[in-house]
Amino acid sequence: MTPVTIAVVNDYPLVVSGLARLLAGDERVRVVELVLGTGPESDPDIVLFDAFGCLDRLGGDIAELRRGTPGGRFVVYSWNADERLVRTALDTGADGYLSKRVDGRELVDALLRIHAGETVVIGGEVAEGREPGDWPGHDAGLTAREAEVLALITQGLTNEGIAAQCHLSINSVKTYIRSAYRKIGVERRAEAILWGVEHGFLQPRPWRVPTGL
Amino acid sequence: MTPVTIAVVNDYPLVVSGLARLLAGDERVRVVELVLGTGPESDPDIVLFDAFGCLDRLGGDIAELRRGTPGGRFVVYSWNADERLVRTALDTGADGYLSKRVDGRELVDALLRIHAGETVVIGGEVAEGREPGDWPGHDAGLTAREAEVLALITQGLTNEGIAAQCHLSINSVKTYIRSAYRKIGVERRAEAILWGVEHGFLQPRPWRVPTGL
DNA sequence: GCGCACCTCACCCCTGAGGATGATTCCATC
DNA sequence: GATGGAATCATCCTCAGGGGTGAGGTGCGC
Repeated sequence: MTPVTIAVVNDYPLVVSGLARLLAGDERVRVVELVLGTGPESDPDIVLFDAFGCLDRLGGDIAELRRGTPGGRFVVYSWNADERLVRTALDTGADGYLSKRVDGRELVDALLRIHAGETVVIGGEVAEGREPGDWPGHDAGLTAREAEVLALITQGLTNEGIAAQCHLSINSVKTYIRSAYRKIGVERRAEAILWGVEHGFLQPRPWRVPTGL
Repeated sequence: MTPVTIAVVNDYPLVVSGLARLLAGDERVRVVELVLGTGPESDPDIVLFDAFGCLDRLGGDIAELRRGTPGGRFVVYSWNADERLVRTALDTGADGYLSKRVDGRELVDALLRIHAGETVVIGGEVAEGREPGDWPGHDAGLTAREAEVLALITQGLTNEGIAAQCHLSINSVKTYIRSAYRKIGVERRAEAILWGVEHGFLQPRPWRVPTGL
């Protein structure tokens, strides 16, 4: 029997390596790395994503990848398994949600069940306190929407881009931005971006083309 | 030569495995896992901690562990390399701060330097001494003025602020900005800031406390 | 029921940011 | 001494970004 191929998308080497090692002993699964936008992809059975708290982009990404990998299953794989994030992820087309806290046997089991067609959520409850189920910026009093919009600002999108990405009117986007600015104590987009950078809103982004050079 | 022993304290299997695998090819280092409060510990050379954002307990933990491992080096190993966290960690007794985003060679290098007695911070924005004629962005074809203006943009200043800071007319500032944008291949200030962040233009600076709440 | 927080959107208004273009003065280099 | 890059500034124009305000809808808790 050929192993189930698990692809990790756009995540850090530490995570990719860790997953590979956690699954290394089991011949039923096999881990590959996947970087968006780098030409012809392999054809994995399961694609693991970390949306890093920004789930709106996720829907689009999944839709796009699904075109290339029709039979694939798309699963959010994140440190943050906040209930609302889980729900949003499933609503936007994810086939499952796995916490990065999940260990070997349970993880393999979940992956196999996902491959079999189940929708699996593991890690939905916060088990042990540390790093509670917060989206980034939650402790600054940001609502999920505000954090989301801030995350997109931190990624360099324009208001219009954010509106398109989130399926919102540009006026709503502005409203969230203003309200977020007030909460994090900034006045300009530039400051908001720096705040985002310093608070972990910045995704690892191998898909961003380094210009020039 | 015996390898430098790296202990990961109380972290998730994904992280421990990932680190072990990232360092697996190098005989100069060796990874072990460490769980606090489980009897006699091994005697690692370097202890990696994730305080998960709550640094208040870190000082105590380090002090306690240091009693058991007198020669050991204690390093915070975290996803979040926020400046303030870095500074607090160093102030409370950490010997270094490593971002979990850091990859293989850089990571090994950092660990060896830490073992040699250096205090190493990687992943936070640390300004290191630069040679004259080696301003950041020089290799992208930026002139010194353009780089200077970009650096100030990256720090969140407005055009007017930059003009004041550099004793320039606001029109000159705009000219440099446009020219710099063309060279680094961006169109918006937001993108320029991200470019700056990714190219080391960000200077450490105290951040304002969010108002209200 | 009432209040409250959040999500959503609209309208107005103003300023900052950015593009295009051109001028001047240096200074190095060919 | 001509060419070219850089630094410096100006003028004109456009629009994205941001503030203020109000308002309808939902869902939750008291």
